[in-house]
Amino acid sequence: MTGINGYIRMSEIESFFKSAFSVDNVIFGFDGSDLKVLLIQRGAAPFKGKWALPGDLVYPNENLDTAAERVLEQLTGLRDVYLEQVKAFGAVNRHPLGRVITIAYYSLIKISDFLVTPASFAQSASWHAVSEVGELAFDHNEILDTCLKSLKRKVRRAPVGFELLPPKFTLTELQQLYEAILDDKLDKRNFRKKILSMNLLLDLNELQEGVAHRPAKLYQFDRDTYEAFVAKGFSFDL
Amino acid sequence: MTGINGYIRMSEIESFFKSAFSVDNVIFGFDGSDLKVLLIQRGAAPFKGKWALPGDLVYPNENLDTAAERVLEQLTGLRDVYLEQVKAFGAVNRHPLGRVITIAYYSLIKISDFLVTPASFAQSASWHAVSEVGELAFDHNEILDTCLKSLKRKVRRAPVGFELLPPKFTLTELQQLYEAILDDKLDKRNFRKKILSMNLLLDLNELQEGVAHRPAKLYQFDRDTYEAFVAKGFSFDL
DNA sequence: TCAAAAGTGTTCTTATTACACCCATGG
DNA sequence: CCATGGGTGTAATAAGAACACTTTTGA
Repeated sequence: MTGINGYIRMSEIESFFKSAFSVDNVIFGFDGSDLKVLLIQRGAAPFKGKWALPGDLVYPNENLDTAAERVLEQLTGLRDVYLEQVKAFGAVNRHPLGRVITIAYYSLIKISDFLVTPASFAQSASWHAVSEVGELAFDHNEILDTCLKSLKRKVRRAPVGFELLPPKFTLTELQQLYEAILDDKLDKRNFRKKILSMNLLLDLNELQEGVAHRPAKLYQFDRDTYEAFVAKGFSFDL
Repeated sequence: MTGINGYIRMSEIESFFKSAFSVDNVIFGFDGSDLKVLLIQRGAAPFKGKWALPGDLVYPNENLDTAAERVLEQLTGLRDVYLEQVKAFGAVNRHPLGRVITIAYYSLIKISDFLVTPASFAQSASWHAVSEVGELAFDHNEILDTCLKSLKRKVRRAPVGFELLPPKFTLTELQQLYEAILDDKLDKRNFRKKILSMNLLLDLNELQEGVAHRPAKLYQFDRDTYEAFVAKGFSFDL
């Protein structure tokens, strides 16, 4: 066996290094009823004019996670956001200009925090309901599908849904979020019983304002308590 | 934003392409009592003499999965083996000779199928209990840990454990396999009740031979039935 | 006849499901 | 006073956990 883990013939080196790697970031948001994904409209070939996932080549001295964070920040202005690596996509012909493997990530952001930035404006970034995404550039439909499946698994086993909600939310909003992600209806009483029984929600003793019906109580995710529970062996399961 | 997804300045191209990617394969086996991993002793710098995960650079016209299969086959002679991509590792300085990101896989093989091949002999390949692996080359300890965690999750939610057992096995062997992977004791009666209630095991009406005690019944995993159940919405859970 | 592992059921506790009505508010 | 969504409990069922003795075989 040859390889950089062992040693390679000089003639092989050139072709081994004619390759590059990128990150692509599936940025999820929730608008109160639909799970959305932030797409950009490509301004250059290949796939000019097509919708695509935001992504970029990884700089030579840049870690993969850092590259994914950079893509996100350039597009949205946001930092310190929930980010999860999902999978490497490396089919030989996935990129028309050369051998480029891409590391797929997803991010969860509070959609209200997103304001159109110069970078995103220039790229016509916009939110699309995940159920209504059409044909994307490259293998980005496959990447989106994989990330969505990964999110569906994750959201039931870790309290990551809260990353998509404002700091203060109602139980109905939380339920609608789960219904949008899991693409399934949940029973209101059972959902509330279960989520409240975990003792991870702080009752803020505040009410919704400006709604034309009985206002709902506002809650906050109690991360400190969650971490204390985890340290004692608790594992989130919904 | 620049990048191959958009366009890049010529001066950037060279440095972007001074990079390579590899696959590393955590090959798991089960010897009846311990979960084992197949390691090679490095014959060349860097880390000469150290134990490492088998891996290699990905060829320019080779898919990632294909590269992982190739590494496995060169070492063990085995094909059509259970293989799962886990994560990309890409810390800037993870490889002393340049920027190399690696895509980590794990494979599950029947340890009895493994015979020392010329390639594995030349590399001093050998099995190590996962609980007794020392310091490995590169970031391979981190990769091994991540793959082991991934396997622990997977083995409870999909019938992949059978990949590590011979075609005919006893319930005690199956239980010992789960105990080795999960690093936990399981209740014999509850384990049997649960696994048999799934109706995925075919009772072969054969008994163990050559044991100095009451011989156990032999079972076989019934993949066809499993796939039929999955098509009807069943999901394995142990 | 002994050693060693195989095989087998019941009870208790906990989690999950299904389900329908009254309440508080703004317009 | 009406429309809208908020909020609440119980009973039935299913799943999980704890637990100990008898059986079969080879040596």
